[in-house]
Amino acid sequence: MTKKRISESTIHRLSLYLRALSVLEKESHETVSSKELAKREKLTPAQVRKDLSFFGSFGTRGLGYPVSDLKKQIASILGIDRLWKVALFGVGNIGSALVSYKEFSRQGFQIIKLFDNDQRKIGSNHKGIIISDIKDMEKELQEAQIEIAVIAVPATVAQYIVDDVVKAGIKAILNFAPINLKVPQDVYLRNENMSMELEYLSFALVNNHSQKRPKI
Amino acid sequence: MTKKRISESTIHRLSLYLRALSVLEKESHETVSSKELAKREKLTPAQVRKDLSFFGSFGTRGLGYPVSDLKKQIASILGIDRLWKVALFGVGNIGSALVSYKEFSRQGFQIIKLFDNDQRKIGSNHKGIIISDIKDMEKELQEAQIEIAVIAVPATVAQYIVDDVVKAGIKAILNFAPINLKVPQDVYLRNENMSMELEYLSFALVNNHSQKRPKI
DNA sequence: CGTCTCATGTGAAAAGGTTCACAAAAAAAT
DNA sequence: ATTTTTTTGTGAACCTTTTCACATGAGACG
Ligand SMILES: NC(=O)c1ccc[n+]([C@@H]2O[C@H](COP(=O)([O-])OP(=O)(O)OC[C@H]3O[C@@H](n4cnc5c(N)ncnc54)[C@H](O)[C@@H]3O)[C@@H](O)[C@H]2O)c1
Ligand SMILES: NC(=O)c1ccc[n+]([C@@H]2O[C@H](COP(=O)([O-])OP(=O)(O)OC[C@H]3O[C@@H](n4cnc5c(N)ncnc54)[C@H](O)[C@@H]3O)[C@@H](O)[C@H]2O)c1
Repeated sequence: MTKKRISESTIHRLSLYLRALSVLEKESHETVSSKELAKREKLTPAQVRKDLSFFGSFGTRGLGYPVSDLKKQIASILGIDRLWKVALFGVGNIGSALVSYKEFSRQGFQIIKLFDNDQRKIGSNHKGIIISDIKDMEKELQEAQIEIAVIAVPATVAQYIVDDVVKAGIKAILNFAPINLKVPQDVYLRNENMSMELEYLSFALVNNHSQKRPKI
Repeated sequence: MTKKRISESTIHRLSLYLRALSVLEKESHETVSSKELAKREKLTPAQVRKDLSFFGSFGTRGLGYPVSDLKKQIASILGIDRLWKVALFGVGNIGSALVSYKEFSRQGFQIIKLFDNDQRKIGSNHKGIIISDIKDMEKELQEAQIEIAVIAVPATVAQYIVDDVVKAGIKAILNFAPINLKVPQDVYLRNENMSMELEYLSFALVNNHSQKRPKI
């Protein structure tokens, strides 16, 4: 059996399905159709069914998908049926916001290490976590068994930090700095670029850009 | 002349070109080839040329693209050769971080209005801007001629705020709340979903997901 | 129990996006 | 002045993703 490559879009939509299923569960729905699920996330029913079909058969014909069970299944596919240990680099404006955000740990992403190079911040307690000196990164990352790094330092230093993070053995990085980071092939890197979305809005406004959305 | 629809990916890549061109300009490069531009943003030369060709011919054969000129052209295409007036809703963790971020205004996005419903925050000065009562939204949005709204309120109230924002005539919204907002066809909506990227990393880690060239 | 309705799962078709490959044009070299 | 080199711009080919459409299976109902 060949492991077919799953598209980035499909994976992102799994996150959306998960979100919708959480709401459906709170609303005490036992089952949900691909039609309803699609409607809740502005997608098409065919898209929902196709996405899920890559991973198995979770539904019942004539009935739909069992809400709680599908939610568990998708969580398992995404690998969030467990805890992930996350370290944050740069406890500044955006870094502080991320640490305060409880939703992440609720989803299994636990920020348990904070690093900075500002002497005024190092050693201080931030939301129950002592901020570590970036110099001790390698040792502390390994001791704490960190698996994911979040980069929230200025763009000018981001590459240096990432080089060290990679050296310390981290294989997954979420980057907020507006710079194209170089990482080895076996390190997963995702970028969060807010300017890009503002620029998209700007483009859409000045060009009357036709919206692409599923017609339902 | 038929206006061909430009893909979302192309628009996002324009942002990347712009970023690379800014660096090239700082490095005093007069011209740049599609090859070099591609390398700097982990894309292919053909992709760069194809993207630009949708908007015109900006290069010289045998020489490449003039850095400063191309930068101006792309800024104009994206509509950021001007100032955009932005209002922010919800001056909490993430909202505060966004207001403090100087890069936005450097790119032409000026956050000039802040709204909240917390009486302790209303009336106080935050980074030189007085926080307004959300109740006065409609009047204040129109007086300040706001064109873009950034939503940084809890997900539970985001839809209500957005409904009012739309009523006030805003046509572009950047949303940070993890919820699928309903807006009319003629309103541009972009979502910033950080959990999605963490979940992508989680998926990649547990599935040894083969890396494809980063699309964005 | 048979029929009816509903909704999944999935090949096939269609649409959309990316890469190829090359003619054309400009610059550089001889 | 001519040849060689470089690099753009772009149709065509290729590949990926989305949508279609329908057979199939499960529950509902008389
Ligand atoms: N603030 C935002 O809303 C926002 C939005 C988009 C992107 N970003 C990006 O996120 C990053 C952080 O932005 P910010 O606004 O939080 O900046 P900030 O200056 O508030 O925070 C940066 C933090 O990194 C620390 N730091 C600096 N150099 C360091 C080093 N060598 N090692 C360890 N720590 C170091 C600083 O001490 C500071 O605490 C930047 O790359 C920025 O472009 C921020
Ligand atoms: N903090 C993060 O790192 C982060 C990350 C991703 C997404 N988000 C999302 O961003 C949004 C804000 O998150 P946060 O962490 O900044 O929360 P927060 O509670 O710190 O801030 C929310 C702000 O909105 C204000 N508010 C609440 N109800 C309002 C109303 N009806 N009208 C106007 N203002 C109102 C509050 O007074 C507060 O100032 C949430 O939807 C959250 O899910 C946050």
